[in-house]
Amino acid sequence: TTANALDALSQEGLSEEPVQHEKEAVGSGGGGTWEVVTAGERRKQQRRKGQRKLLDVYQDDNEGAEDDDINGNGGGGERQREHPFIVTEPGEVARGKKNGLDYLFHLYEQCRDFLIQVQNIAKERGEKCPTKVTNQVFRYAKKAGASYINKPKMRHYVHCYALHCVDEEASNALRRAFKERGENVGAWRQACYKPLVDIAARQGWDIDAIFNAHPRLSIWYVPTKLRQLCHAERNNAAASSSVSGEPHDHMPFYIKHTA
Amino acid sequence: TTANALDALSQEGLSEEPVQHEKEAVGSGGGGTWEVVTAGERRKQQRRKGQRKLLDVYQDDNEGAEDDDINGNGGGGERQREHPFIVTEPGEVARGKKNGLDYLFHLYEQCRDFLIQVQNIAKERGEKCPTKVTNQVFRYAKKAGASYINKPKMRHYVHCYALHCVDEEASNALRRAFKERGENVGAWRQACYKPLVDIAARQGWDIDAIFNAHPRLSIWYVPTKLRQLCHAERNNAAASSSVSGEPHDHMPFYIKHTA
DNA sequence: AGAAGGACCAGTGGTCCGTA
DNA sequence: AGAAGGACCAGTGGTCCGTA
Repeated sequence: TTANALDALSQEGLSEEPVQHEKEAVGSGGGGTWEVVTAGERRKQQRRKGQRKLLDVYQDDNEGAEDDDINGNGGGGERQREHPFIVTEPGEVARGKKNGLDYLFHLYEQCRDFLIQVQNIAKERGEKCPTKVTNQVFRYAKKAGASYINKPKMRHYVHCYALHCVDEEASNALRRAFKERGENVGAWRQACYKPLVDIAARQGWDIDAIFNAHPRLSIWYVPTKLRQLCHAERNNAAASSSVSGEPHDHMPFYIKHTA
Repeated sequence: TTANALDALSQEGLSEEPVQHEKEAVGSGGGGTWEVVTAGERRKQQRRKGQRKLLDVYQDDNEGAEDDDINGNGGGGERQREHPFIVTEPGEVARGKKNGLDYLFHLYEQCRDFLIQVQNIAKERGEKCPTKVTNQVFRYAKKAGASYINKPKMRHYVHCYALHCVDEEASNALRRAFKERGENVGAWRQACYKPLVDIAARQGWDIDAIFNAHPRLSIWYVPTKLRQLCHAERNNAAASSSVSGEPHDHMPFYIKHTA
């Protein structure tokens, strides 16, 4: 089980080489590309289906590269899924077949790196450039060998990462509290919503603005449920304040959440 | 055919009422919506399929409203498609069964109005808010009675509208020139690319930045072909300047386009 | 022939639910 | 039971091509 402690940090070194292939073989002849590309329109570019097959996702078809023992499981072909997360304090490395929350947040940073690479390649090629972590980025990450990154997982914990970005103190306090109480990851995850909604309340309920204002957070879609919670609480607050007879009040003496 | 002159402007009056229904019936009980919405998660919200049917697209099902004779064809059920566009000068109204270019550009403004309405409704409901003219907006426009607006048409002429936004003088001059020469709409449309690429060249080839900098243009996706042309020309320019022995030069004495 | 737009399609955002 | 993630699905961006 000592190998597993390392496991949690083994991804740190995973530097997915700065892919920058296929420089589009800059326009050859002196004829000026203007007419060339323009003329291309009528010519029904290569009959829809059998095209260049975009499936490369910005990676030369590095089939069966298997280039690194990413899971750190000694290549035994044993481990199928990532170890489950447990609630850890900041700085704490998970023991046993578990991963800690620093590692979870580290995955978000890795995704950001992958996005930046995808963006650079897109710019180089003059293609449209994603501003968010999209399917394309997940596919790129997978091809780059980061098979432990997947969309459902990352989307599941986005709001936890959001709290970590927006109010690290609060996030750390919550982690310590939930670890102490021996709560499981699901409970901690649930608990991450409320502080975020409270922050939104103080900022005009605009959760999109909160995400966009933070450079590392702005690349993530606002999770549906967080959006709904903010909306519901906004309506709730509005109803409360109008009941008190002072609409658009600052709701000073009204206790809102009862649990 | 005199009715057709009016026809071209008949849409002007089409004010699609500021839809703002269904205020979400603000949270009733004093129990606080917090627990309510949070609890909703486990409960597998209403079994996927038979849900609220999002098909309303922000419109109460105003079936068979038919509320106005939008096409101006006297309700004879004759006209199936919009009249084709012809190249007109600024201010000129198309005659015969034709539509002019002022009308074309007017359609882009209408789409913008529809987008703003969709955005307002989304904000009201706390749903994610589109920043571009999406399928949802086209659907909304159709439901609002603007059946003459459709995606293929709007996407087809986006770059023409872009030139009109970004350099109206150049756009007007081009229209006059092509009208004088008796060119058809397709030829005019093709000709709109070049001035835009030239503008992009002066602004570091960043066509996205050019679109985003203009409030009325920023809501439109950059057309694929315009993006490709900018990219191709950038490479071409880079190749030229490196041939001249001075990479990253300002390419002063080099004639680029030969037609 | 030139042009308008219904309708299709590959790949998206979103997350359920069979799996371990 | 709690949790990870393959895989599905409704609705998207994009535009072809049968239509008039």
